[in-house]
Amino acid sequence: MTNETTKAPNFIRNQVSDEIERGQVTQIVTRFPPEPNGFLHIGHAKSICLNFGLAEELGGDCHLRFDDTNPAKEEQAYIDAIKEDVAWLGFEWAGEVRFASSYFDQLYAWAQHLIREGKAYVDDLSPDEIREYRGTLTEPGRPSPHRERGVEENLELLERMRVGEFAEGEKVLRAKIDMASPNINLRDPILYRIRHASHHQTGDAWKIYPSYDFTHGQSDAIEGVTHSICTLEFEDHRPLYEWFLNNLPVPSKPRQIEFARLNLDYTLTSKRKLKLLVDEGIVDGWDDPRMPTISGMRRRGYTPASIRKFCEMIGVTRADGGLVDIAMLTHAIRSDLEDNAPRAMCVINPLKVVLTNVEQGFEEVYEVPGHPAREDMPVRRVPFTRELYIDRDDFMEDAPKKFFRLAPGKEVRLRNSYVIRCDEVIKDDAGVITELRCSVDFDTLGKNPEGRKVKGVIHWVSATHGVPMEVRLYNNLFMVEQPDRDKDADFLEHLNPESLVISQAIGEPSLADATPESRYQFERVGYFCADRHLSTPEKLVFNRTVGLKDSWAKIQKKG
RNA sequence: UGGGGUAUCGCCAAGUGGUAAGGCACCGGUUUUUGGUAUCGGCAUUCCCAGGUUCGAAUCCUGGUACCCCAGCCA
Repeated sequence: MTNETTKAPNFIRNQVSDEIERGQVTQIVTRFPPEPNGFLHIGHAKSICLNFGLAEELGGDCHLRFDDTNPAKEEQAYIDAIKEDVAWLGFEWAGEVRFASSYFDQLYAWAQHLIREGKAYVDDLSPDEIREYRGTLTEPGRPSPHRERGVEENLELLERMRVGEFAEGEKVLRAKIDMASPNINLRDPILYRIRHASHHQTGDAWKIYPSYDFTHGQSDAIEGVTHSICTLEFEDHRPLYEWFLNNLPVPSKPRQIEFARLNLDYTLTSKRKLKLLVDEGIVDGWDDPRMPTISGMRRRGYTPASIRKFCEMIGVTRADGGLVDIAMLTHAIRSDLEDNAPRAMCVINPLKVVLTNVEQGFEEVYEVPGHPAREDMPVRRVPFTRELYIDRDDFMEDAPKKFFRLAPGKEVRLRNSYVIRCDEVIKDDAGVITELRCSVDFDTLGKNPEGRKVKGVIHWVSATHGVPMEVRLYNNLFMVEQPDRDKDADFLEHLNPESLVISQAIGEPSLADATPESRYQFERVGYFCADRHLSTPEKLVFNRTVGLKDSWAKIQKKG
């Protein structure tokens, strides 16, 4: 690994290591608590890196715990995908995978405890009534008429809820806290709701399911979590989190710390909206290479190291409302692949070149370094023949002065090979260029031509030995910086019609060996990754992870 | 206009009373058989605004302003 990521300090790291220094904690325990209702995305990666990273550095444990309290939205398939993503990122959870659902018995006992203490009650109000009674941001709520029910009655009703005697929505269990609290979360929050649904872990054992608030902190306490790190939107829940810990005989007292979630340019990080893209078939599944999901990025060609580096770069703060430049992400992957990806030549949009002064059947093979700076990478064999392909972008009929590539009458260096001159341009009836006739200067192999400078270097592939392949050129899924800006479905209007452009390319012979998920730099073009599902020796499929920086494009844009 | 938060370069972000780190992006030089990489240099007299305290303030005080989150039987 040549990409060493240095750990930057942040307020959480500082705070936790201070606590360790002062001896307030000896061994920290953190946790990453996803709900299995979708795939993990780049925003989750930030949390994963923080939680697992902290435990790793400070000699503690990090648990992987599924926050699976809502069977209606959750699936085993998501559990499997999430486990795979976390492991792929390079993190190891302590012990077995955990489930909040495995604490359902304990949680139920604690609910009964609250009832006995007069701190919880079964409410018969309908969902609409509950909302009405809750008040608004500026007006206090009113107590439910069922708030003062007796302990025995509450206990019995809760039990009957549990075994399924009531319909969904008929009753809930609520904590008795403060209907007039300015913090709405404290206005008698719901602890249990009735759901006649079978659960991916507990089957049909329960007809009631605990709410997030009633589950999360206690699960942390059961697991001995010391630092429960979550995003800012849970800040208002902290008083409630602590209320449960203070009113229940829990085995430990975790502390909740919040940080700002990630917002990335041109990217959606709403699970709901990502799911919509999948369900509507707008993308090809959760791991479509255009998705900001971990598995999508993996398929696109991002490395675990690049994602971890990105998370280090962006830092961890409580400052919200920011928007991280996607260039940070592309920089992270480029710098990893610059060091670690072997090189190859691949022509994305082939244009035939016939070298008129090369004999029919002539062939020579160059041994070329696999990487300009990595001698440990195997050399590759690149055959040169009379007929080649170059990229159409590397030829211009009316080339401006600064165009250092091929043009009529002009010379260019074929990378790793000779300098050639374009003598003739052949077009079809429609005026489309179909072929270039060029001549080779045989005195330029491995040395500069006499008496003139040839500035341009272009990549090429032998027409007789090149391997055909499909290349998928990915661009941003959205055309605007903040597709998420407006509420709801509008974000579909910002989809980029060119988020995927498929090209039939021709690569150098060494590419024929590409195994799924192997990454290359196609010289002068970008970084590519053999698709882990679709690429086979018979039909190679490469995904463009990210293009190389392109200063020529910049010059062109300036005019 | 209830409550909880946040404001430091175009973006991310250090800094916690002693005179504004770093990264990304951008601009320019050098090297280069990748217009890539590498390398060198430039890029906040100023920290949301206005007052105040202090020898000294991004850091303390006062008053504003802007933005984010909360009224799911979602997490």
